[in-house]
Amino acid sequence: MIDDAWEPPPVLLAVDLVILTLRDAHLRVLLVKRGIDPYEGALALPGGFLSHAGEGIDTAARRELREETSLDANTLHLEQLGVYGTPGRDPRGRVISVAYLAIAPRLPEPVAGTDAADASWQPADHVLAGELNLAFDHRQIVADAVTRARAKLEHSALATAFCSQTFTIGDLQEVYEAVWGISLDPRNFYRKVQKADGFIVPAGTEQRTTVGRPARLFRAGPNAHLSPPIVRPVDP
Amino acid sequence: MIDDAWEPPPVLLAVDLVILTLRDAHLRVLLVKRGIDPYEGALALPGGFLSHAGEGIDTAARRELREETSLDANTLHLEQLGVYGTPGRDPRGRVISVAYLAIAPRLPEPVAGTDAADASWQPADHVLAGELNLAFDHRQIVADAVTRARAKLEHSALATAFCSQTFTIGDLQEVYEAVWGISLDPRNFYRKVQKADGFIVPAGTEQRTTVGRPARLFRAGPNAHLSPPIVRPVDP
DNA sequence: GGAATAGTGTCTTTTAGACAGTATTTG
DNA sequence: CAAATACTGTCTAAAAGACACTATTCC
Repeated sequence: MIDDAWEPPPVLLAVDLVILTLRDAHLRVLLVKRGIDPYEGALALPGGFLSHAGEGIDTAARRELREETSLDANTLHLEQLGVYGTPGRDPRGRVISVAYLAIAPRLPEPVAGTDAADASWQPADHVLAGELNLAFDHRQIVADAVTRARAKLEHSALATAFCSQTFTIGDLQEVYEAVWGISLDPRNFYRKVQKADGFIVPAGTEQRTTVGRPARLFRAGPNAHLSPPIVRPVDP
Repeated sequence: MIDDAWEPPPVLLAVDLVILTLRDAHLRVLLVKRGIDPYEGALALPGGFLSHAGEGIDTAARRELREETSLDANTLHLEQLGVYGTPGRDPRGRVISVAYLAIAPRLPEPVAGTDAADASWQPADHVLAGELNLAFDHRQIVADAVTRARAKLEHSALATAFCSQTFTIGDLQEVYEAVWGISLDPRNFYRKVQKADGFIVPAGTEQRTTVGRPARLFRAGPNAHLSPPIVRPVDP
């Protein structure tokens, strides 16, 4: 409860982006090399402070996404991941960071970045295993993002966000296999995906490919929720 | 990216709590009648501003929970729900609110509140249907909380948080039925719950009851993740 | 015994998983 | 035709759902 004389303490609000994509069959996350003081030179998630007091948080996330990746933020999947605000996480003062999870489709070869020349797609595994040292609490944020993505593949159409606008069922399977880190039976996967109502819809024509029978093309269907779900196999 | 001369704009950070419980077989949420100006007199979620600049957000949530419900915050389920920061949501200025979802077990009769005399358990349905007018964007926050709770019943042991430390399988079923708003076959539910590995463990003795055979007692098991899950039936 | 609630067994229909087999392409 | 990839069919075992039945209590 608020007392008349008392004033709440202001904080600084930052936005951090976990941008995941698939590259050579591995789940990768976009990291930038920090150019300014706290953790200068270390790898970190792209992000930044609110540009002005009237900027919406989602707007700020989209702006950062555009600035860092030069991707059209409107076509990408972007969802809020959580708030990270442990006191002391940023030496500059009380900084609260709102983390976002973004999923990018397979991208043209290089890392595109307008203001961050040294951005790179690092394997998510390496980050989780602690082989790469990240600034702040960014390793934890990436871990939470990967956990979220893995879980959402089961019950949502998130996997289509990793693909181009049209894709084959084989492409989709690659997504599941890379994100879950397992391999799946292509024949059973094929039927499972088709059975999930409104998950994918045929995109007319077929595709020219390198060798073998050309695959049908699909695009994301109307339903974001999968029923029945694509269940992740259990370990033992 | 940050320019040397530029200073990020400060914001005010608030914490809001969606405290859910079961009362007479209905999902209810704790609301307080606001005593101060923005939306004075309207129903709102319990919450408040960060008490001082060094207070952790989770700590603030626990403090508010203790202040509002006089429940031991350490025994309750409490998880972060999301950030709500649309510019203009609070007429006092740029207020960012971190919403938390708390689950309270069946409580002793009245609403306990230390500083909020007019707190009440309102049916979640009424809030979702818009029959009750809530301050700020609190209706949306409650809606997101209920959605989260409904989803988590399937794959997590969240249902046990609605029960006392020991409970019967019938109690558990009541939780699922109230939160999902459906009815389930008790016999199939019984086996499903038992089959979920580490969900519930027997709590030794049996229970004295009003009429009928006394039920076995259980307590929450070691596993927070249910496999196999308790799947929510589909509508058609 | 009757009513009420708890718990078990069993049958049927669906679904998951393994995997053989067919189809369509390139070289 | 061989190699490669896409897709289909089928068999079997497990799971979900419906529901009859048994068990234990209070009155």
